Amino acid sequence: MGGLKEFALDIQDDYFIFGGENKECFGFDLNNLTGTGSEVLKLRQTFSSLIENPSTAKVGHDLKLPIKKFLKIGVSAKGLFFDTKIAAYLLKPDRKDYDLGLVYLNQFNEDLRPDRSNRISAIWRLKKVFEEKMKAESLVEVFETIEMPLVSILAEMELFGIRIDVKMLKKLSQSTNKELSKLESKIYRYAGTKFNINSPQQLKEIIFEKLKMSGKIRKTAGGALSTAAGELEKLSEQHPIIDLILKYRELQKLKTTYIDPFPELIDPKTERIHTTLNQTGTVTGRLSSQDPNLQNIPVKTELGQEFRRSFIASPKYKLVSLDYSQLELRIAAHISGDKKMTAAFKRGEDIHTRTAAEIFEVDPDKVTPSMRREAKAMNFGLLYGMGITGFQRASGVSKDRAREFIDRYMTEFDGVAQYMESMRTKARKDGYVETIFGRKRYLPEIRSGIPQLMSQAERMAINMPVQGTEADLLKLAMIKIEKLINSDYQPGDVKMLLQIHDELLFEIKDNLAEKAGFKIKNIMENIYKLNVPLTVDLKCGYNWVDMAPL
DNA sequence: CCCAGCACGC
DNA sequence: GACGTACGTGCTGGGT
Repeated sequence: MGGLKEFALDIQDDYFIFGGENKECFGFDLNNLTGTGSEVLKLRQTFSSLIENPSTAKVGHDLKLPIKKFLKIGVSAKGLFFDTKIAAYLLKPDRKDYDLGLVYLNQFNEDLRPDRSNRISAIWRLKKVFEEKMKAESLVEVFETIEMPLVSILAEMELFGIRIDVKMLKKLSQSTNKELSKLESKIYRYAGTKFNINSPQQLKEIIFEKLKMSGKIRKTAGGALSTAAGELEKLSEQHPIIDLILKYRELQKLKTTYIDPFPELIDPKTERIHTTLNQTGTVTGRLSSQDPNLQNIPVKTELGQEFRRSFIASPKYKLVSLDYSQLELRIAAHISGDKKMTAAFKRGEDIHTRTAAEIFEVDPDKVTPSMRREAKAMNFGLLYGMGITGFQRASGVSKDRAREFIDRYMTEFDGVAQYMESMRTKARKDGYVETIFGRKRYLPEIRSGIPQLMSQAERMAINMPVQGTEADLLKLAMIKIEKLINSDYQPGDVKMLLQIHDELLFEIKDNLAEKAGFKIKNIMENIYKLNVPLTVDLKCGYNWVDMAPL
């Protein structure tokens, strides 16, 4: 079996199977490789020389799974060449599910029979078709230079995990419980009755019927009065119960989503939290994280920060965080070629202040905090294809003012306005939009003739090239950083832990942290030459909150 | 089991 | 007249 130049592999449970195209399949249980007998060692030697040989190409559907299994027994797969799951994703990134059976059914309109040799032949069959399709759609570069090299990096990140201070979490759980029951009884007292605060239905009855509060409150999709935080805030002057409810919600969220589940999720063998990073989970090219989601760990509120503090470095290590400053807006400036926005970034200005200065026609030093806040809302709105109503809601200004503000913005930043229009036009004409590296998103609804679906598709057309290019850049940076780690450092001295869309988190030997941090920063800032500079904030500390700039 | 409503991140 | 700011994951409640 050592002579194979290319083979497909598939793994279910611990049973591993591989086979060349048109050749018969071999399979065995991975647990047979972990003993110490001479037969086992021999088999293991043959196995690892095949898996670790970079010139033997591996084909598979979801290669991250077998790579993780191999890493667990000390075998580091090399020569990862074609993952049909990722190919399927690049060709059509809006599917919910990329299971082999579903992808196969979708492609060939045939059910995939579940036996193992059928899976292997299905992988080969898909590979042939996807290879041609990716060539035809110019997706080969994204596939080969961005997605495939990332697979084993994600496998390592998942396996390595991140350290958590359990004792701290247990304490935090207790204090949060106490606080919650206090809030609970106060809320019942104000309401004059016990009810389920977690039920929006019961809550709205208490607020709008029993306590008879009123105001300009948004309706939910189902037609009921909304109890979302933004709506309740409008009522906070009317009754002291509102603030208590908002606080209760915050604590309940933190407790049930983060504080209580996390201790259970710690792997007793590694004493660390291991997420799953999904490479085919978003339509824009971003990664997603689940079980648990480590990309939405709280950061804003005090209790959120308290929770985040429980993410800690191993002994003799430091956490090093690097995040891009205003990456999406910089990408928007680059793609649109907008003169004023590009110039502002080139001069190193605070972009929101500059935006305010342009719109209100004042000097930057005359921009007030509220002017800056509105300009910031506008800049964010731009990235999301926001309209007048959306901006009105985000900024809190009147409708006329919102309209005028947006008009001014589009006049001043006319490159941005042209970009937005050109993406709408392209999506209508070509049926898709793309990132600067050619990652695509199809938007068939833009031609549907149904106004709501068309506007929604237009917003997606405006956002995807920016968000998707950001995802591409982060992935490229991760790949280049991993190369640095493997060439310049001892195994285990520098470990990539997480990617949170515009941020990378590492765990680095404390005596190396500063130097390695600057090297990584340098890679990130120079990962790709745009018309604007990219800047990265570098911070370092023993937990994920108390970090000092380097 | 699924959906609605809500809330956390970027 | 209301609506409609991109991309995710995950919780609880409430109905099937």
